Amino acid sequence: MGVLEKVNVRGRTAAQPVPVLPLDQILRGDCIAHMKALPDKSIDCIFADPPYNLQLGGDLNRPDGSHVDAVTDAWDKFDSLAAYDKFTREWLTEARRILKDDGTIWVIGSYHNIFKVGSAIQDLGFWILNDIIWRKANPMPNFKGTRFTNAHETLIWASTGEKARYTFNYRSMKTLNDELQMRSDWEFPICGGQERLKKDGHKVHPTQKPEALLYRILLASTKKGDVILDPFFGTGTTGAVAKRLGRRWIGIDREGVYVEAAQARIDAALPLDESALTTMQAPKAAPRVAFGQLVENGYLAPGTVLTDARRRHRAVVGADGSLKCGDAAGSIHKLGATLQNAPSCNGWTWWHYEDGGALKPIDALRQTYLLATQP
Amino acid sequence: MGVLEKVNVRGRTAAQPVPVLPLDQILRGDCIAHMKALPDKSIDCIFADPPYNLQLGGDLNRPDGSHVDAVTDAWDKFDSLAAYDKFTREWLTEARRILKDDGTIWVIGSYHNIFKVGSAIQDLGFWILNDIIWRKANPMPNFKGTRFTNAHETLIWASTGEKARYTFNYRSMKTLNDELQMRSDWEFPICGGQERLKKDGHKVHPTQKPEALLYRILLASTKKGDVILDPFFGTGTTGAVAKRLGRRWIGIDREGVYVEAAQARIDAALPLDESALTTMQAPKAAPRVAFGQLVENGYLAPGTVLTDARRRHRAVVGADGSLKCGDAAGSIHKLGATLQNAPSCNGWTWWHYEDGGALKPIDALRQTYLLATQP
DNA sequence: TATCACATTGAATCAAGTC
DNA sequence: GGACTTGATTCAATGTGAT
Repeated sequence: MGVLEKVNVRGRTAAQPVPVLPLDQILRGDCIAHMKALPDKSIDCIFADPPYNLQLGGDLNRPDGSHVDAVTDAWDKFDSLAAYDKFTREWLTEARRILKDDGTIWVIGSYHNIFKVGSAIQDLGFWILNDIIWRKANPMPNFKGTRFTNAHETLIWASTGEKARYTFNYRSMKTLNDELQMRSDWEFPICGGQERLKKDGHKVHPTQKPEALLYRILLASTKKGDVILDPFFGTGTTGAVAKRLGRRWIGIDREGVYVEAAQARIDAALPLDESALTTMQAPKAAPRVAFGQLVENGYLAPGTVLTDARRRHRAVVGADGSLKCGDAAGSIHKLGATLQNAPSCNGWTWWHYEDGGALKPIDALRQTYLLATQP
Repeated sequence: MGVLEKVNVRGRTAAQPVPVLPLDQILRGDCIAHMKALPDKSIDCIFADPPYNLQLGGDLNRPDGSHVDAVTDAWDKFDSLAAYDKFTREWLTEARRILKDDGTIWVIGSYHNIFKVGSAIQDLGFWILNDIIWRKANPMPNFKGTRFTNAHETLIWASTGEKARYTFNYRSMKTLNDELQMRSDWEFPICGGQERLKKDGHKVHPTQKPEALLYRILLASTKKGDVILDPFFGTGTTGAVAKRLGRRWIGIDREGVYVEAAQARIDAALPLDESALTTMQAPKAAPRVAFGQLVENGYLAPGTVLTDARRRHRAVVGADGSLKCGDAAGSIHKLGATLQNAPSCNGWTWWHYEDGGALKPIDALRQTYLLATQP
């Protein structure tokens, strides 16, 4: 802990001092002030769980008379909606400045604040990628029966701009969801049991987030070694999960009691081993193979006939890796698109070859070639 | 149809002409202009499905090359985010004026517009009661694999002010939900089948809402005989459901083709008997558990070794819920099938973990997880 | 008639690299 | 910067037609 590391920051000359990031540390104090001290474009991902501006009236009691330990802390009081709006725009402005061009930001909130947050995010030029719903498996009921049970919270995920690149580990998310695309609604239990930090029998923080939520967020939108900033660190869920997943982190919080609890928690967290950190990679991470290479290397002889899966189209492999079908000719992709009259076509999966009476996609040959040639 | 009726409007003296409401009628034209002609505090409930300001880029094709029929209508085009914001505040201002003091408003949207809508609702003095998530049972996938599947829309439900009274039929909602409090996340399929209005084989409106959604909304927040206004009437789902539930309605839309379709639809709708009120429940979501959820929630740590029942194969759990065994990797089902050289495999029963010297199928962990999280 | 195979479709801010 | 090339990518429900 406490090791300072240098990072390369685009746009600074060698003559200027290179700013250092306080990696894997908790900074105690005002989040805006601490963010102002961080260099431009130095952070890969921000996760923020800002005060919700709950504006609860009096005390809340359950039907049996017991008291509900609601969010009444001083840090959640704002004089007005306008003051909350101003605070939101200030910290989001700093967040945008310190994010790398290809970084993303996550903010979680409820209906009390999320519309102000989302509106500010759009006004500041962020580009919303998704809004995500955390469906609580076990929400607190609405004791008075006056509204619908408030059973979810909303997250906004945004890049730094419309054209900005960003990290999305599509394959990992699909694997995590049993080979179905991960949807925008996620179900997790609220944080409780052993995971919930307690002191003298009372919860340390009123809104501690479940580690499972941060786990999915970081696995989806960051890479190993990325730097994640949490400006409202609380009990340090972000830091604990980042450490487990081999990511770097920076936390900011004003409250000493949270900082202490978070530090102890993170010190006790164990990183996963390397083998477990390996996740499913997108095929594009594998080296590119040109169709012609298969021909050159004898995996497919010139003159071989390829067809689509239903044998409605036939084409002949040329010596240069081109395909010919009547008057039409071109690459595996181009000819496939032409024959289907489609704007585009992935020739690897569309074209098939005969193998012992069965049709197999030529992509199978590419896999064989890759296995044979990669170390 | 077309009958004008008098209503009592608070705050007007007997000497002034009592304004009349165009009950059970569709008004064709600009919604703001038509709302301006309605009297103050005369409407019990507003349901609004405004343009979402989608800002779509070019064409989108499915992996099979077919084309996605997107929302390209002129009514969804705005020059800028600021222009959309201005439009939103204008119609919401009129909405607040014509709502009775104890009335409520519902607005539906997606992440493209809902934050602007919610922010304006709060600024105009409405008081948000709930935000509701419509979880789509069958959303359109994200074809390019670039983001999470956009599988929900958001509704905001608000009263006219912090201290305002409002109608919430708690008992009806609890009954509708098998004697459990109705939560803030609702699951319905998107509108299709017989319900979807078509003309010459094409959908009449690109974004027709399911009747089940309006049914729950009106049953929850209005009383029999209440007047419901829909300023973006479209194909008239609000009117059709209001008629069935014995409510009065007013619709506004600019497009003649929608007005005609809506009128015919509502003419054909039959009011329900009282006894039929509970027939439209959405089927309960079957609890599906992905293997990755067990990893995320700490039921199985990444790095754990799994084997088949006879310990002939060993695999390591990855952080994303994948399994790795030598060079082969994939989901529990895929890897199981690969190792057995079988077309498919139920990974839940094939893979086992060590528990006190005994091998147990990972399906046992799934059962434990379900017991812990399902009510 | 029932079943199966196949086609169609839905509010979507839906690519990345080279020349 | 624009044109061009390469190539990666889908889930659930409904409807239709063949067996």
